[in-house]
Amino acid sequence: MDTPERTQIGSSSTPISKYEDSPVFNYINNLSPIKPVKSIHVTQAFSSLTFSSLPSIFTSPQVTSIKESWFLRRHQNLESSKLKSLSVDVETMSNNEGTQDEADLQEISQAGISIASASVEQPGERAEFAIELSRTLKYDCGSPDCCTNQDIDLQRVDAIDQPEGNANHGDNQTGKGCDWEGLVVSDTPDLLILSSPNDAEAFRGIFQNSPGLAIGLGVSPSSSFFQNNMTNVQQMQLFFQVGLGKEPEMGDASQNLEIRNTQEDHGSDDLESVEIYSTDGLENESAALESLDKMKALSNLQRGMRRRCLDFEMVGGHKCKILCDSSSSHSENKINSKNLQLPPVNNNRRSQSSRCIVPGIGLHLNSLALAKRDYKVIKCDTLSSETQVLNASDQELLPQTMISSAPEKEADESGDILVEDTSQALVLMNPEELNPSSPRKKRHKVEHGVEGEACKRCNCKKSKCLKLYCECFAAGVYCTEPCACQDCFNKPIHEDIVLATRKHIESRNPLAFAPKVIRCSDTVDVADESMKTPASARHKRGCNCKKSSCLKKYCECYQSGVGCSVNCRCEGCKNAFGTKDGSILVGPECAAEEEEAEKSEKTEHDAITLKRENSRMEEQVPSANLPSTPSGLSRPLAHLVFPLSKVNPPRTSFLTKNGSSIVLKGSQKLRTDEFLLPPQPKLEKLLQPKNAEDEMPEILRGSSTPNDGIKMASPNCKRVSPPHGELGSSPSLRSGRRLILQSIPSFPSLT
DNA sequence: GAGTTTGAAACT
DNA sequence: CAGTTTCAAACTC
Repeated sequence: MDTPERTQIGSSSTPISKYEDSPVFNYINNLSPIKPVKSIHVTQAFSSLTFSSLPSIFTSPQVTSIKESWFLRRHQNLESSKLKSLSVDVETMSNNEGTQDEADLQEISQAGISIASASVEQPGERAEFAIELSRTLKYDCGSPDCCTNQDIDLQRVDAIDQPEGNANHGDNQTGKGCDWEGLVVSDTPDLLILSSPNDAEAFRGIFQNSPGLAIGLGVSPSSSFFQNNMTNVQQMQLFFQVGLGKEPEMGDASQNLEIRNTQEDHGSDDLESVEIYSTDGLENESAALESLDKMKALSNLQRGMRRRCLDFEMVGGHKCKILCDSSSSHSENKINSKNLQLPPVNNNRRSQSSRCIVPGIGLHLNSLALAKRDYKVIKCDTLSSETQVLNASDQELLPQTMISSAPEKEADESGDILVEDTSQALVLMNPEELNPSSPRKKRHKVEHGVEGEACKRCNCKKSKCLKLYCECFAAGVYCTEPCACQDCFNKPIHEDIVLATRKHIESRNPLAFAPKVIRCSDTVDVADESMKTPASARHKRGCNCKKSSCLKKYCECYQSGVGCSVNCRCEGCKNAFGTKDGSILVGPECAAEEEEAEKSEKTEHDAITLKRENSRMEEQVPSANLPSTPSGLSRPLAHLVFPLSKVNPPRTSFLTKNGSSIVLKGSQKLRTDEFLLPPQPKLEKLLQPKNAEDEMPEILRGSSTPNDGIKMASPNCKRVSPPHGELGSSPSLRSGRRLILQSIPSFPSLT
């Protein structure tokens, strides 16, 4: 009764009655999918501009609703022992994720009621919940992250829900132990469902709720620390490692701390959740920790861990989310705080009108970069053990991932399977990356960044990262750790300066921060010279190359994966993507393209077949535009991902998420994979079997331009078919391709 | 990793 | 608008 936990609760819960009438309850009762979006303001630190991005990502009704429903159901389960029905519901949900928006909404609407009832039913719980809510509100409940927090809170509530609510440790242990087991079992699906951008949350919740896990994992006893600092990604990594039987590395702890601090500054949701727990764990350290530890026996822990791993895997299936979606969520957790993205100046308007449409580029980019990093790490860990799997399943990997991302059957399965998925997903990455030391990798990294442009890293020394010389600045993102810039002002701390500078630059050139590459819309005259080049996209201003023959990345056109156009003043243009004089591809490429076309037709059949599978995804990505770039599959994906983003270059688009989409999840792997692949100059690598694949990234980038999305109807659409020589290419790539192909057909053409 | 090359960005 | 300078990425060794 006097357990620390209880005490804590009591102290904090003092105002319970108060909460009943408090706005919080009103809030709860009024919970609606929209609200989370509303709350977006959470990102106080982020400039309004940046803000726009968040909403799109986090506020997706699906995620929120799902989470809400999850909570409710779970809650009920505990109370009414309806686990089965719940699990069923969950499964259904997972299966219908794509199409469930409506259902979710309904659920959400109900969620408020459920929550309220729950609180009423269990005073103790209510108090806790109220506290949690208050906290959440405090930080900004409305934000998507808030939702995440709620999820966590819910978990906690569940824990508290135990018969005594606050009872003795012993009782709690027993009760919770059982509960946890049940929860774990039943939760798996939930977690899967939750795999929303904040998937990691689920894990976090685990960690938080079960410090024992951390301990068991060999994490320092200060589980609280671990929990607090553990970023989603890291957590994920941890799980992966665990699944692999490896010990988690906490080397990033310092970094995490840093992040945490930053987050505090920005009031990131993640931080919030962390804070909440930290409060419990740190402040009440001994009591809370002990109670928690007791609550979870090792057996339970292991089980839970395994479950989590599985869940994680499921998430991993969604892992894409982590990478892409996460751009908004978990990775952001890490990155966001640290790297506030510069808000594209133009974003403000869009942000609200269409969250999905124009997410904050910068933010996404940074997050993406982080995600990528993390991703790599994971990959390294898993690869060793999982590489084999890749080959075997590579082809099917994507489909599985996509399709199954939701299904929990797998979740039930052993963590092994999940691990495999994870590894597979990871495997998709470029092999070179495995080798951190290889110079090539280094370069790739940068290039990826390209893909990352999200991963942009600058090395500015004199520009203070306040000029377009700085890639980060030009991309509308804040410089991040990886940057080697000196005297950098492109940081959240100097937001004012950055914004002012941006405005100044824009005053001179309103399009300075606009995407450099724009897709030639169908609306445009095909006859237009710019259209002559193979790639439908064009560099806005064109290049001015004189010595590189537009065959090196010095050339912005080439770098963007687009052909030179009339706008170019280049000399001796030999741009592999198309010369300004109209000649399209250089020899090898032409052949490749033709092959691609052939295969595309061939693959279309497959695509149709797979279409069903993808249908779900499609539904979820209604707004996604199918890109129709000649370049290949990759483009389409890119389009889908960021069709709307217009402010930033392709990279940004990658980051952009239309919202949630499970579809994205499925494709995410692919995308990720491609992203990871270093862009390579076609000419240089045409002969290589992977050539096409390698191109993909570049193409994507180029095509990814905001405008691209619009172009669905272009003749090139047919080309969407899978890349030609792909078959010979690495399996992982292949898989990626397939995925693309599948997805392509499914998406409705915009035009 | 240092130095060179290159072309965009910025300046005049 | 053209010419020049500055700058940082891309590239080479």
